Amino acid sequence: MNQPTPTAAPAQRRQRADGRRSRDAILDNAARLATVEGLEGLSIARLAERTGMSKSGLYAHFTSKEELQLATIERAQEIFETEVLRPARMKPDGLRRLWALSDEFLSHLERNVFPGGCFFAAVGAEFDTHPGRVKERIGVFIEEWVGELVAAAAAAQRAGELPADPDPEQLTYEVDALLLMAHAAYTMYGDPALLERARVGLARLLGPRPE
Amino acid sequence: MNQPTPTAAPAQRRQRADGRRSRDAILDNAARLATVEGLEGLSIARLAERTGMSKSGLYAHFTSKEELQLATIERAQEIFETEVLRPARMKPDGLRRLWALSDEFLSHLERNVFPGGCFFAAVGAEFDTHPGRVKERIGVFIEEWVGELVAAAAAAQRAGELPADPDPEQLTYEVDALLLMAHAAYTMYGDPALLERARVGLARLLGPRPE
DNA sequence: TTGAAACACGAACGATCGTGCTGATTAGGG
DNA sequence: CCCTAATCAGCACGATCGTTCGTGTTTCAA
Repeated sequence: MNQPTPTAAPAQRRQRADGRRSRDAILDNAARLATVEGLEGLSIARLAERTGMSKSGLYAHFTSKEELQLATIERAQEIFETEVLRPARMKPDGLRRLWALSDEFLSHLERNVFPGGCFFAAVGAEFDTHPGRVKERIGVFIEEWVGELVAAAAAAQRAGELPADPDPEQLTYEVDALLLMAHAAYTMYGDPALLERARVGLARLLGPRPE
Repeated sequence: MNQPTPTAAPAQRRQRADGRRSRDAILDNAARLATVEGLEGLSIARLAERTGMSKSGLYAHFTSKEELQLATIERAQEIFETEVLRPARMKPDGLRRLWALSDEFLSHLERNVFPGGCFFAAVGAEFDTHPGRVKERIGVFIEEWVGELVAAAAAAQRAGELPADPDPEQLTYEVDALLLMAHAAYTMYGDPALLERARVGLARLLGPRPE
């Protein structure tokens, strides 16, 4: 982050290159494994075995399991950003952006970016009844995601690409419902036709894809 | 498995009244607790403590934890039948039935019949990545639920209460998406306005409530 | 090149998990 | 009323959980 002054503020432990690589490998595995085993069901021993480390060696990178869970969420957020948000943001704001966000989301399900579908849907369902820092972080990310959808919907309405009738929050709720359903159905049954149903529903909500 | 009977089929162990009462109490607690802790996270010791029994005393009612989980699902199904399906089935088939199923479902969320929202959405999200008998049973129940929605939608179309355009499966997918979203959002944030959004979406799909 | 610090390991801890066994208590059919 | 068996508690097991500690090994800055 910052190594400000040689003299003042020794601050956080200076990191070694191999240490960062290990930590990255741990969190990559953790983010993917958490969509299968859950963030709580993910055990240190199993994660260590999968990463090819000892249990204590892995654990030394974190001060507690909760810190590991929070770091895993952060890593999952980066993956989601790369696989879904960044590509969608290349489309111009408005209806095109809204369609792109939806399509990229469905695509990342179809490409099995996470083996257990949408990371935040999976761990959100796990922690919705477990108040604490983990649930809070998940809730914040979901609000950001919804905020991005709402912004695109509002822009689309301002541009006259969508009727003003269902307000952006309501429209986004319905779009997000289809995306959540796609995650749940596809993860449970594995049939890509269940993703196509979401696309059909989106077309009924937003009209046909622009371009 | 069973003793070959001098007379005829003594069959399964004859049950005592207090035994049945205990088993019922266990499963009542288990069904509700499972929506909070998960079917796997639900531990025998915690369930025993909550029911006021010893761990081994409770465990004697089941041959394994998986059997306990299956019995818990069965009990949850009965609760769902009582709280959602039975009332909705009093409405005549067609659009009224479809609306009633949706409304009763949302009502059972709002009344917190299960503390963790919809039982089958909760445990379905937990077991979608865990193949086995438990996931299978959950999948079967969901198919039955969807089947009931589809049947009502098809009847509504035959009666001319709904346009034929989105076929019953597609329409049901979109209805179910709103109900799933209501569960997820309400369980995560606890705001009843999030249930109302689902009702608004349903009205856009099905038209205003009949009657 | 050397020395301090980051890194990774093995071993062990207390707690909790699911699961058995044994024996006392008690309900309920003959 | 009695006797069988259903019920349930106590105790203990091996496994696994998150977590800590001490000890070598490796990196990298001075």
